[in-house]
Amino acid sequence: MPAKKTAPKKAAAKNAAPKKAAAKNAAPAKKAPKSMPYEQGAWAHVFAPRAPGERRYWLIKSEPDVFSFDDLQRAPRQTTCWDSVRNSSARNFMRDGMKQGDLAFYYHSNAEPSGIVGICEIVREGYPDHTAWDPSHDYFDAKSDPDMPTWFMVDVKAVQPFRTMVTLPHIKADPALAEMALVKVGRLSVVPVTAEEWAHVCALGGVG
DNA sequence: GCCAACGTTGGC
DNA sequence: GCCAACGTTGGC
Repeated sequence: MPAKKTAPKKAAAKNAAPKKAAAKNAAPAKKAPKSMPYEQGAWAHVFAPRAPGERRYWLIKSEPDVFSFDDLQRAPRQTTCWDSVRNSSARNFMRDGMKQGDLAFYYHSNAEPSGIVGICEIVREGYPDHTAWDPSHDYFDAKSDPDMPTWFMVDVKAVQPFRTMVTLPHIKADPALAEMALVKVGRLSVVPVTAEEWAHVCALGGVG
């Protein structure tokens, strides 16, 4: 993570843009498995067509010192745009995977302890992240073309806090959660969650 | 197109 | 502060 004082609101990778694979709302490109492993591999299903009314689940990370779940709850309409994500896999999950009405765990990273602290809802589907075009922004990306945006964000709204935080040590120790993408691919700031994992973690958190 | 160097996340 | 994991860059 970036230094706390200078970081943008949300967890993000600051690395440069991927090539120009990104037609808006397009399905992931057929080739380039190396640069898009998650779409092609184990998590291809999170991009697959949905049954009517199907809801999917996600996890988004933020450093609490930068933008905590409390901050989200205090935001106007308890909503914020999830800007500044600069990692192509995380971007693809937001741009191509998340749909309005999906739910996401809110995870505090670089915290003591780190863990899941609440639930939020995707209230606006992927749209261009304007901070990439703002030269004064920490995460400005000179290569992002407004006519073919490289970076996308969604809007998330706080739904409810956990009664009990579900910590990373607990998640790692719980056999039912051993396959969570959070654990398997630690550094991604946006990852999918299965329906089974969702229900299990909610029960641990004392909600739903 | 290979691959070494480099940068970043984020746990520990 | 260290470092594992892994994406990106750029030389060739």
